[in-house]
Amino acid sequence: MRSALELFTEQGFEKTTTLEVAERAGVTERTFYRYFADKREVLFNASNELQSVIIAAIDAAPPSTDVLETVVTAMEAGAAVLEENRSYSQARAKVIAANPSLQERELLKFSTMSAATSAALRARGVSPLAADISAESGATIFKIAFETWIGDDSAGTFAHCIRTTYNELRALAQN
Amino acid sequence: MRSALELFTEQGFEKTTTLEVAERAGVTERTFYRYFADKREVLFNASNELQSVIIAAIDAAPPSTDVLETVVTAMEAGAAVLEENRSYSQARAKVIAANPSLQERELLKFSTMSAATSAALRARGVSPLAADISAESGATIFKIAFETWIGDDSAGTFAHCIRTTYNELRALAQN
DNA sequence: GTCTATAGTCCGATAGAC
DNA sequence: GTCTATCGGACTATAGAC
Repeated sequence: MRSALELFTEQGFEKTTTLEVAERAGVTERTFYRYFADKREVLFNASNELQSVIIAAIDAAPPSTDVLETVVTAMEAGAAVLEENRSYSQARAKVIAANPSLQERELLKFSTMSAATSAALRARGVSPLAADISAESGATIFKIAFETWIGDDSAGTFAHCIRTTYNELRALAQN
Repeated sequence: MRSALELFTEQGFEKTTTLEVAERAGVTERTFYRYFADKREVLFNASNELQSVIIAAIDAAPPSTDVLETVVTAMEAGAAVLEENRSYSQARAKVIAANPSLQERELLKFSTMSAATSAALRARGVSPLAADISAESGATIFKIAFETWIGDDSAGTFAHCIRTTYNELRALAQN
């Protein structure tokens, strides 16, 4: 994973072959594919942990009628996973921003996370429609807050960006 | 495009080669790639038209302080593009649902649509953050409403599904 | 239209850990 | 002795270069 991020940063994603990544890591190309389903997946290992943390936070949340608040609190718990490695997140985000196929994969990860969030909400008795909307809105907040946190040095902590984004969504829906 | 949808439906996306698609359409494989950047893109030709309609609707909307309402009205205009071809949309959705790489592409199209929507809102004086959140929420509403419209025979028109989803989002944010 | 690089799969072989 | 990790090589389809 480190070899891949380095090479993608140096040469770009498309100009780097899986063979190069494997060789820098001291294994064969075949071994690379043992660990990662495809070339892109090597950049998305943290996504699974992120999702686990968010789902665990929803499962552990006290009962509440405010579904959106429950989801946003879980997103803040997820944010804590990334909070300590801002420079790594920045480097990774830069590589992804430069390549559409990596953006596709990132969007799929968010979509998977959203589906899992919706399922966790339904397990708490939330209606399917409300669960889907809340989960998607949570993913949206996470995504936009992430971009703000990464792109703006004076934006404060990731958790703070999430609150700001959430408040803005509330305000927009109050009209 | 018709050849592709037929073959993907009959045999599945991965088990169909671009050569087969090209031959059924009476052209060479090389010609297929003249029209479509990659194998998946043949299923997303309508996306560009959809986006044009939505952006035009935002540009043409009367000035309003209710940004979300402006966006949702534009989504309804977009829905009209698909409204008349429900069975085609259903067949296409079924193929996409069966293949993760097609889901990735669909998510990228929604993301592109969202970025264009945000830009159109900013051109109307909406703040960058409010524009991003409203645009993403609009895409979310469109996506969820589409799934309801396609999956539930008794859900009514696509436009109606959009209103229902929108009202639910409003209600969730009122807490 | 031709040619080619690379991603990704399949089959099987080998070696070390417990 | 089984399980797991690595490796080797052949193969196909996508997609880009020219």
